[in-house]
Amino acid sequence: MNENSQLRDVYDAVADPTRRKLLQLLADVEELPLHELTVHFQMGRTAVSKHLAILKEANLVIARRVGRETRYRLNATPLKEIQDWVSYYEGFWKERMVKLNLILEEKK
Amino acid sequence: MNENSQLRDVYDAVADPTRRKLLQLLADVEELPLHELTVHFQMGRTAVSKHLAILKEANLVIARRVGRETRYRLNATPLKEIQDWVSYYEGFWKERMVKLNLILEEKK
DNA sequence: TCAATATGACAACAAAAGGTGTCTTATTAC
DNA sequence: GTAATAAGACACCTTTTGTTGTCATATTGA
Repeated sequence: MNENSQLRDVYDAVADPTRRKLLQLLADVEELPLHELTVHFQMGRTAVSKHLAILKEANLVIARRVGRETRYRLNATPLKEIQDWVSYYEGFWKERMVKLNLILEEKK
Repeated sequence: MNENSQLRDVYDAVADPTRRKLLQLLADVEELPLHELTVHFQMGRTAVSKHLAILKEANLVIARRVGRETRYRLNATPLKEIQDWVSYYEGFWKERMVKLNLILEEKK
């Protein structure tokens, strides 16, 4: 299994607010062990660990064992897929705003 | 309830491949009734209808009753939230590619 | 060596998601 | 008016999620 293979859909991994918060925390601090990440949530360690496992399956985090702790770091690369996908729809909402502006112009 | 209120998280609505395909179909054709959308899937009408209900809760589609059919159209606007979110991480994967290129350069 | 710490591996469970099928109602075509 | 069509409303079922709790294991500090 190479680095690019994803066991889990990126969209799915990112759908949960807890997991998005985890990515945010790792974006801020570069590398953090499980117990330090857990502090930022109300849920227990096991739950956070499972969320991290899902992020790992989607290749969004990289886990590295250091002594008795497992340190997690962000790997943002798979998010590019989401950006590419959402960019396709960019035209649609911009088009909508243009139409809205035209209506507002006519009201004057 | 105004147009901007979302009963459902956009990330969640978009996590399912069936729902992403629905958005794609509606991007192509502007307006489609349930039974025509159903044709493109293996699952039954009820299942597709449920997915559309979820998209509606996230404000990603607008439903409009015309005679005996309900026509759905795309509303891409809520996707902007995802684009804003993912753009924050753009720097991270680009940075990663720069590092990778440096390593490849050194190998020469 | 021994206690404290960090985590993995499970088992268990409630709630939500994804799907099916059936029945009913509204609309249209003939 | 009657048959066919489109869809909503439910009931029901299976699988996946999200969470907790417990037990076992590896690592570290004193």
